[in-house]
Amino acid sequence: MVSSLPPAAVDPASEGPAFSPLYQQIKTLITRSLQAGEWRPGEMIPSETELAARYKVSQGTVRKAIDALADENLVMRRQGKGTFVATHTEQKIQFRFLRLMADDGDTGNVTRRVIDCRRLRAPADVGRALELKTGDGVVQVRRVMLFRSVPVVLDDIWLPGHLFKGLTAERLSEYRGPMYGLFETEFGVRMIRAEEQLRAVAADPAAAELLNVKAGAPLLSVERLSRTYDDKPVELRRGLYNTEAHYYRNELS
Amino acid sequence: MVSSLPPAAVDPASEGPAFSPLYQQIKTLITRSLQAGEWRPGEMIPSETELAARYKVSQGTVRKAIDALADENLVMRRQGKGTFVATHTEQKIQFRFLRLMADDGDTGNVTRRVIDCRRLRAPADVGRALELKTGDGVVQVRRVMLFRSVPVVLDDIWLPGHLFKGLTAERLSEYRGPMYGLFETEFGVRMIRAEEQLRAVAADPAAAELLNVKAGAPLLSVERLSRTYDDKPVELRRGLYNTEAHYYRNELS
DNA sequence: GAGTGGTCTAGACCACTGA
DNA sequence: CAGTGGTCTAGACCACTCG
Repeated sequence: MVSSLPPAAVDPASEGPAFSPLYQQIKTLITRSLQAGEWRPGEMIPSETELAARYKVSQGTVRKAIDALADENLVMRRQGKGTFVATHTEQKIQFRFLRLMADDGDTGNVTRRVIDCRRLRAPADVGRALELKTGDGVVQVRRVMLFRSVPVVLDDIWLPGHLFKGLTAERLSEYRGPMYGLFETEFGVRMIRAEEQLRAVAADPAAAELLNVKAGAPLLSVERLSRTYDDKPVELRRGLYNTEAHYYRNELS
Repeated sequence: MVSSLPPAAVDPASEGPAFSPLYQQIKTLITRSLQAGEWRPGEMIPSETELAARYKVSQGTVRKAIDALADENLVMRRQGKGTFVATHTEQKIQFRFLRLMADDGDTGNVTRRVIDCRRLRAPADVGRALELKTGDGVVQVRRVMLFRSVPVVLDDIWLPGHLFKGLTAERLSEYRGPMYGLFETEFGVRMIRAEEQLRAVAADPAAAELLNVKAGAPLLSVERLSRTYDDKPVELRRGLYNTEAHYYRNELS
């Protein structure tokens, strides 16, 4: 009756994975290389056969690992060409993080205007969200996004100071394109995923003036916490969206 | 120089798939069976080996088809048990369509109160969204959702009349659990995916009274168009969310 | 122990890209 | 044309569930 049970030496009721498939381990290794910058954003990573040889596994196992990375938008596959490190400087990746659409469907020119950029000690709630130690410095940016020259979004952004040493209002203003592109190329910080909390709020006087609405007008508040590869938070953002002629689009499936 | 080109008999510059992998075709066949009700929600579908035999393909090809269906939440895989048709009557599937969270994380009791349920000709905008012919009938439902007995969501719902013949306020009130569960078990209509448009709006007097807020208070407006298997729209819903103590949660990746 | 989904392999071939 | 990712197969074995 009593059979030998060598693999179950630990408490079987305890939590824990106790088994990690090979392709998961390969995925972790590739993610580490991405994080370490072995391949830069936009660059091609080694072919599946190369990686299979490097890790001493079959091509199919590497394939499954890369499939998972592609699902998470860490890399992009292009048949016939190769697999490429995802980059925020690509046009087609824009609406992954900015879900605002114009009522008429027009995706006309987007411009950004920096209102303020300063360094300060992290306020308590910001420090908590960014998992900083009390007293750590942050960079605070306030900026407006304009669609066809009309202000629609007012963003307050907090960034860990130690990751964004040379960031100034000038650097931000000079840069054309999405802010995450600047973060990626200039500071090596890549936003991978984020959680957003949406609410309807009344415009305070300052926001009302910047967005050209009446004080008390309803605005969509979007609080976003962005994370990088290892799930460490690297940005807290509070946006106020004027949704009179735009809407936040979401797909449920 | 001139080689034979039998497979490219059509204009090569024209759009079109011109190639559909086997697993895609299998996926389509399985989806048809789901739509036809060959397996009911919650039931187990045939095993991978059975389906492979039925369709005369390898088990790996069936596997890839089912993987895609699982990604789209049409079926749920459970190792050691089988693959099951997704159902809205499961507790863990709730927050896929209701993204509202309480600030304190409490997911306490949710109750629903039907305010009104009537049949009428589809208003122009509703008919257009639901892709109905002018003059077609719709069922309109107005209801409130309460979290811990506090009204938080006011929903106006429009449904194609011909799909919901016996639907009355009584049927709605009697049913415990999410409305989509009732639609699925009583009317055979299954919501598969949806698009939502979010805005901040000011509460009108009627909504303000039902949600127990002041007129003009900011509310989150959520307009949802739900679709079934063949992407045909089957529900239009306009929700007003009081986000004073709740927020709409979204994940970006 | 039988049945299910999950992993891993090795190999063949197809579709796409670009030189 | 060579090189890439994409598909398909067949078979072996593993992990999980349940009677």
